[in-house]
Amino acid sequence: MARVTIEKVAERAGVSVATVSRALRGLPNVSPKTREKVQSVAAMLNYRPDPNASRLAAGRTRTIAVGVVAIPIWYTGQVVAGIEAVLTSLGYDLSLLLIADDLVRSRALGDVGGGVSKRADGAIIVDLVPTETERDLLEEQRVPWVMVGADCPNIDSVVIDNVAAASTATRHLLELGHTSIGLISGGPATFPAASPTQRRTGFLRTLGEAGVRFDPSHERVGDFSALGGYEAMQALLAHPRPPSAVFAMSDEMAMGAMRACREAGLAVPGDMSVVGFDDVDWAFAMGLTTVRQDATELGAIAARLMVERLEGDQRERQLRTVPTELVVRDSTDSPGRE
Amino acid sequence: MARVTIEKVAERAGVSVATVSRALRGLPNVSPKTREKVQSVAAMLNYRPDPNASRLAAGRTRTIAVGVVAIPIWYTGQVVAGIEAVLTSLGYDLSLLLIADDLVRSRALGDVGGGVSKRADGAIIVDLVPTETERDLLEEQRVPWVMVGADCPNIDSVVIDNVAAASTATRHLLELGHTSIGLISGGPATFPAASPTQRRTGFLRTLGEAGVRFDPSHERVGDFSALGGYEAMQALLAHPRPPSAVFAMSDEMAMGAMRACREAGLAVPGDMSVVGFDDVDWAFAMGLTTVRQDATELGAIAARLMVERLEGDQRERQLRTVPTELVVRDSTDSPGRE
DNA sequence: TCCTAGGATGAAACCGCTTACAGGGGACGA
DNA sequence: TCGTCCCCTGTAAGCGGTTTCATCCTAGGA
Repeated sequence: MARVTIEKVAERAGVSVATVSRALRGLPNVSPKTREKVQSVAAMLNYRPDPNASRLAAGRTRTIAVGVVAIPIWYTGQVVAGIEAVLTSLGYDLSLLLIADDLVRSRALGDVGGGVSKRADGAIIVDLVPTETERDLLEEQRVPWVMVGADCPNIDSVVIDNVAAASTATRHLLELGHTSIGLISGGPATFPAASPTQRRTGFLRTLGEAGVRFDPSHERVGDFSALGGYEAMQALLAHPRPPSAVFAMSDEMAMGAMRACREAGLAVPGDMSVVGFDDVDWAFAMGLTTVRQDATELGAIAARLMVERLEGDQRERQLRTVPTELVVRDSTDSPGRE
Repeated sequence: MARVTIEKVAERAGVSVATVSRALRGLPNVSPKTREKVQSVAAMLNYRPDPNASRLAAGRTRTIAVGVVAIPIWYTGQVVAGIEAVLTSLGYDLSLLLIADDLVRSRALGDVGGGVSKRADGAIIVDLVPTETERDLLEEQRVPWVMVGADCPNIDSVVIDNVAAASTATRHLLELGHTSIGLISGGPATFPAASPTQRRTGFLRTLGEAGVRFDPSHERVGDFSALGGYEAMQALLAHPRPPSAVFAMSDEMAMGAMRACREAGLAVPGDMSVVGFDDVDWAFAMGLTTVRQDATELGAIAARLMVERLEGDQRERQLRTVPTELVVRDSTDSPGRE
């Protein structure tokens, strides 16, 4: 089946290509009768404008680039799903870019935008904090950027209040009576994200406010994976005076941590309380106490923000905060209670 | 910074645009000296060809559409990651499409291909079995299609041997001495995927071969989520004569199932053995016995296959099978052994 | 009845690159 | 030294839309 071009439609409708273009895109200065005629002919011929041609001519791609650090993480998948749903419903395409190394990183931040290479009208970056240099690069390109999961100066950002969320989790442990609390953190990630730092801040600050001293050797990094959390907890258990509770910065790490406890013969929450972060789909199945964040919503908001910008929104830079919520299940209890 | 076009490069290099185009794309019939000159000028000017212009002119997009049923599932994320890695390294873009409903489905199968709307040079479909009609639609469009996770007649497919894999898992339970084995299956998914059916076949066949009778009321569907598995197991436990082991078609479901057991006061594997499927990142942390499949590899192979097709591979339709492996941990044991 | 303003339409330039096709020049054989 | 062939290069015609600008037509005002 040969391709249907705008010319064929024009011919069949008895008008010029310019009119077809206008009629089909809902532009003004087309008589209702003509528009209707054109539309019906286009429908009959099953005409679909060639996106490349319109992109070239109009200079717009109707594509949003989405850069993520790693898809297989539950949180990231949720964010992308949220973005995709909104974008698709609004007629935009989504171009996915996994940022796996510095090369890709610079490509993502430097190239993908419409300014340098016209692949996309804008870019949504998930959980990546651009360096100073990179930020300049972003500004230089004349396309909108939206950050998810990191509050980036001068750039639209949609985040959760990580400090407050971590604080809530920590307070929960304090209220249960824990005074020796470990931290399974997320760094040093290859790409410094803001959230681990902030969660750490919230954690430490809350301990400080409660007058509880934090032993720095009670912190271990776990790279956000189950295995990382597992090893981190093993290290904590090998500590001469292990904590009675831990705050893990992700549910995956919390899960690994719980495993390590079980292997060491410790009961959760009897001998060790564990709090996670995210509330992944299957957190309930572990009975994990955690901080819930609506990752899908984060993505959806980012996508909407992006489209608003593309359609001319000139407001000052936006910062949207999505609420979080402590979900208490049965991985936490008072210390020493068997 | 004004956009650098091929014309500017040509001018600066003192050659024609045609020569620039040829030189930069590594085409023959360009003298080494000229090529070098052009390349250095292009680099100096930081020239990046406008993808839309080349797409329009060349009729190729260097973009692959990827249609997935749901990203947040671990397996899907892995597959996409595998695809992305290969595509990016080969200079292709990846356009992501979540197939959430029938509307999107028809759009994905009908529109995305280059034939009807030139968005992509080809499409990789993950875990979706096209209907007869849809298959015709695919053939009609003159672009390559690759299916992942479903062996689709006449279309390149990359799969695992689900029958054999399920059979292995089942045999494992049989060898432990179980004679009453439940099944937590994955249907009726909104979109019938091949794998649940095949896993079911492998399961039933193996029981049959061992002369073990399967009680149909020992099968429950769990929609591939932890919650689904949880509820399915609850139903099984409410059975007048519950099985002593279950085979769950995904680790997420297995996890939910284990939770249900624990809540019912049953020990795993003491009172109930559980086998999962996938070997997700965190399966080890549950001590879950499961069937490992390399989802990333599935995606990578599919991407390579796609690129080969795009670059002229004319072989008959390809079917690639990725091996699976039973991973025995501690969620399975002989029945009745406390 | 004549003039004018403004909406509807068409012609054509253009977006930036690819690619036939034609031409030009140097190397090599005679 | 001349002719031939081949390699290299340039010219120009698209690719399929968008958009500017000129033109046409018609309704409303004088």
